[in-house]
Amino acid sequence: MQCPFSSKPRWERRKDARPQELLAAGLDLFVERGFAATRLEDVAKRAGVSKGTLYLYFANKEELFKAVVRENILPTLGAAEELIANFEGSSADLFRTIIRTWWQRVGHTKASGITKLMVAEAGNFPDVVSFYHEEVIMRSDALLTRALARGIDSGEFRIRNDIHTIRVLVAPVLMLMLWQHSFELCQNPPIDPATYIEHFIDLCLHGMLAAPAQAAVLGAKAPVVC
Amino acid sequence: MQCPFSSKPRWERRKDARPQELLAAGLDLFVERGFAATRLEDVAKRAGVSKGTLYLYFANKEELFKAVVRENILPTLGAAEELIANFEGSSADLFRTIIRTWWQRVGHTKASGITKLMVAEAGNFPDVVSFYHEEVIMRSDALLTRALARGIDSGEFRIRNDIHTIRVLVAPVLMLMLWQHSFELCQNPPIDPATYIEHFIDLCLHGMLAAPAQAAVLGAKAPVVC
Amino acid sequence: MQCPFSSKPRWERRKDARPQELLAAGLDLFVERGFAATRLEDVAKRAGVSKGTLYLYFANKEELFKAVVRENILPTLGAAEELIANFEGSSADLFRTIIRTWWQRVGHTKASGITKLMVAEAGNFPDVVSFYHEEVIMRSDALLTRALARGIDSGEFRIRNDIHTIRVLVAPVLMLMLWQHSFELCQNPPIDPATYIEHFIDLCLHGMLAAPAQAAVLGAKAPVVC
Amino acid sequence: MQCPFSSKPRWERRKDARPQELLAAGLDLFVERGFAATRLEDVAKRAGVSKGTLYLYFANKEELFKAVVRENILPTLGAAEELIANFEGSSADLFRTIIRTWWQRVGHTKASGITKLMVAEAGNFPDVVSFYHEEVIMRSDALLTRALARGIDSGEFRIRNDIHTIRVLVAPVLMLMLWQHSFELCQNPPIDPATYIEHFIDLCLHGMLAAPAQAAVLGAKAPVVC
DNA sequence: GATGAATGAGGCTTCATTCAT
DNA sequence: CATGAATGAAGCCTCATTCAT
Repeated sequence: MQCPFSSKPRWERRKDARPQELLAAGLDLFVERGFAATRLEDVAKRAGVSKGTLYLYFANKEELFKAVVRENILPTLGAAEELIANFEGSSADLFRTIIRTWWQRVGHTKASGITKLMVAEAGNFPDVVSFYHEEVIMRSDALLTRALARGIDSGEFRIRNDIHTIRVLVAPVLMLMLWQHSFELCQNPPIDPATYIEHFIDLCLHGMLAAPAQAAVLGAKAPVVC
Repeated sequence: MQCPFSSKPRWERRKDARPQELLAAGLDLFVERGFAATRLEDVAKRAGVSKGTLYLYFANKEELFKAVVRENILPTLGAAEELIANFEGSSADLFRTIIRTWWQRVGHTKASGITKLMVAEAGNFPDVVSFYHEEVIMRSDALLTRALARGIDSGEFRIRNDIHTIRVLVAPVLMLMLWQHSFELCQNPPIDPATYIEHFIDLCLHGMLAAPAQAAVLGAKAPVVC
Repeated sequence: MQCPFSSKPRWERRKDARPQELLAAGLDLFVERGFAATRLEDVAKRAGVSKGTLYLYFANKEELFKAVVRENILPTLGAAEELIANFEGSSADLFRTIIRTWWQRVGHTKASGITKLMVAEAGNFPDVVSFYHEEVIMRSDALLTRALARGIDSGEFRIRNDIHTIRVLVAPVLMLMLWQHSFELCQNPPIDPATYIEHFIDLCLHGMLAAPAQAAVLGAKAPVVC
Repeated sequence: MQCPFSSKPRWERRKDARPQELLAAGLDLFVERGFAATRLEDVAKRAGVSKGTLYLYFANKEELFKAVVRENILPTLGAAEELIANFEGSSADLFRTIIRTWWQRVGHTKASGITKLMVAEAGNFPDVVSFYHEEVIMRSDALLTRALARGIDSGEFRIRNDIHTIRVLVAPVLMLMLWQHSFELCQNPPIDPATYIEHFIDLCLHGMLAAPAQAAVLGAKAPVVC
């Protein structure tokens, strides 16, 4: 029996906050377990509501999934695009800044899980993945292409500006996000993201070779390609 | 060595090809759809047998999954370990050879899908992922660490031998496998793996900077770290 | 008279129109879709109120249903009973008048849908149907029985006064109501109720047979029965 | 614990018999309760199988419903059509024969419940009802129209051959089927179908009026219409 | 062994009902 | 009073697993 003057209501009316709470819960669980293995009851429970409440805000599981993706990829790239447009300084510094900023703003956050989700569900949600591809990957490609072009034009960068190079440069960034949501769970010792980022920047800018070997190549005109 | 996540591998190799066909079908579908979204009836159909037959060879869905993983990670690393031990030539050439060979033997094959599977199912099968981590990731880490050490000791490589560097170096390789089984499905234009590989090798060995900027840094003793 | 299937009619008539609007909306939807397929939210929406308001007037879905039935069967038969008691003229005219008046007052109105509802829900609400049976069917049986008796006593009618005859006579009337709420929805060409009514009256009064054949039978004393 | 030599299997393989059993169970319950109020678990239980088995034979609830309807309206009319084509004898006898035969073959059987189902679900399954309308109602209309024409051409029938007359003639037949599955459940005394049928035939053929009144009308040329 | 019919637990979804606002 | 957000029981449907043939 309920104590009559302990007025904890059985539920509260929070129409405005619910969708965000559900999206946050959905993000967590979809990232952790994937789409099919996530039970809506668990999402609801984590958001602190009942199963039925979820359906007041999202038509079905798939719509929740799409909303989770949409909600977490939008705020990403505007800042970086602006950064490139206005940056003054060396292109090496621009590269460092892009990567570090990206880590602060995206890689570091829960939104990074979306990357894992896209990899994991590519086969099941081709249209969602296409959307992500256009909104995120193609835009970052374009963004990095511009940054590289800047360095090449100024004579700072030797590298060829090519989609394959872009993808190689993006790979460690993506993998760092994927690690956080996969192998990191069972890893010893864990990766320190900041150190990883700095080693990545150093490697990309200077390469692995020491001065003498480097000199031989860098004297040559064109980088070796297939 | 006993697989740590298979409590009792009820499945035994048989002279006939059935289990192999089931494993191949399972690999295809698990990689494409993930564990939960894969229906055993589809696996059986693709292997050309009935649903019931599958249970003659595998105790249940999870055992099939584990067998698929086990079957596709074992033959990977022995050759590479031998390669390093016996390689004669520059460490840059060793690096090139390791990467190119890896692509031929693993990245190029269907087994590459296992990587996607491990990323996707890390949250649902931590023990399987741990096994994969130990058998594949830690062994490749060790392998690359030895290759780097060889180049550093000989004065060829300037880079610090550190787990974070290793992970950065491995990332483009892993991402290439992941691309094949995710975004590649909806991509235009597609990545050419061979070009990607060569650009990756070039970037890692020489870095992005042109000769003058490079010289300034390479003259310094230690690479910059966080 | 107390309705036997409403244990306690929680609903009270109010000065404002709310309950009537809800009853009207309920009638429409219950008739169109049946009890189980009717959503209370739709009833409320059609009545222009919210879901919660419905519960201020009716204890639950079943009580609304019963109220809808009750509300639409009561005003039916009083007039007809009076008509018979006071009618002066031939019994054939009485019959015509009963049928035509019934069509104007009942068959023509939305209340006719209740008949469909009773047929459709007989298995789910036996007590409601029993109530309808007593209040409507048995009273019309009695009413028609009196009208027939009048004609038989006066020598106008040859027909035997029997419950089966009554039911046969009532059938076209009931079916006309049912058509309006079922097959009429998909019919081409539609039935014209007035024509239907007149043909029905003509057929009942005179039968199908032409004069010669008719004479042979009508000369005989008793109508043929099974 | 199960007695080891009492070899009652937990289930039997009866691929051929299942659909019919499920259709029969579905007919019973859909007729009794309507579409929405029928639970598939109950259908399965009545057919002696489990819930899942139902889905081996019917894609979903709606398909089962449609199959039930289809299965129970097909065998109806062929025989009657043939009867009319070949009948030798008076048209009054033909009429009697049609009605009596119809009762034996259709009205008497469980298939008669389909009529109730069509009335009840007309609003929810317009396409199914259209199908029923075309396959059953329009064909019976045509059939009766031919039978009436025969009698009119021979001078036996006085009645006008008109769709409204047809519908009036069909109504008692349809209502008899509807009674069986609705009010009959709560009725006292029950209707005897055979008596009902004979009274119906008598009424239609001869009408209600006794000889003198009859004569007045039957001498006139045209029957009275609206 | 091989098959695929049969099972039934479990998840998605609906909606009658409640209750905080 | 009125609202409509929130609840949760109940029903549809799927599919891993079993087992009669």
